[in-house]
Amino acid sequence: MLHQTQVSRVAAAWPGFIARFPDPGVMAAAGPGAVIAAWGRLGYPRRARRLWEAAVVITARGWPDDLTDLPGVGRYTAGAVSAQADDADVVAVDVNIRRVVERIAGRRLTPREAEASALELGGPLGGRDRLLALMDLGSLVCRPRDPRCDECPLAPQCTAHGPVNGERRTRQARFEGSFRQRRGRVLAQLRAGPAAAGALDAD
DNA sequence: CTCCTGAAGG
DNA sequence: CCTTCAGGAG
Repeated sequence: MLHQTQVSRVAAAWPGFIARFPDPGVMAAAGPGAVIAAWGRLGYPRRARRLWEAAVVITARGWPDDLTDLPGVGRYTAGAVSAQADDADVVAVDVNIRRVVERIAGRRLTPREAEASALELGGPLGGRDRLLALMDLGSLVCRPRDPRCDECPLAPQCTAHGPVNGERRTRQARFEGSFRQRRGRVLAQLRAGPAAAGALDAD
């Protein structure tokens, strides 16, 4: 749920969702439609589909040693789970941490470079504490716009003190008249219950 | 590299 | 109007 979705929105949706699907077995048995419906308006409904697929795999074969074997789970998610659940000494580089390490370096970094830098910059912290400290630093201090460099503990070693050349510029395509808008209507209809396809055109 | 979602805040 | 959001897959 946290993939490209703000924490506050996930936090609001989480209780109801986890109550509906308390474990992988329940989710696997519920079927993809039920999971997508319960996903609500969190966006990227593909994630709901993959979550159900992962539940099916876990129910059938148990948890894999490598979490990235599960659909929808990449290096980031596997690392975040390991660091927080098991306090493993790894860093999962999210958009916030990426921004921090690139500004300190003064240039864009490869994913591996960013990871190595984050591990080092975590200082005396490790595991869960280091991951969360770096995330919060990026989110609250090393912000995309108007960074608070005067409050940053890493300012002395920072190169850019602001956006680096080539820093992320996500421009969102127009929503009105888009396929995305149309799909949103379809999903809203399906969440509401079975409906004739023709009813969708009425909107 | 591109695509994928919806909502909140600037 | 614009940007941003604890990414993953093709």
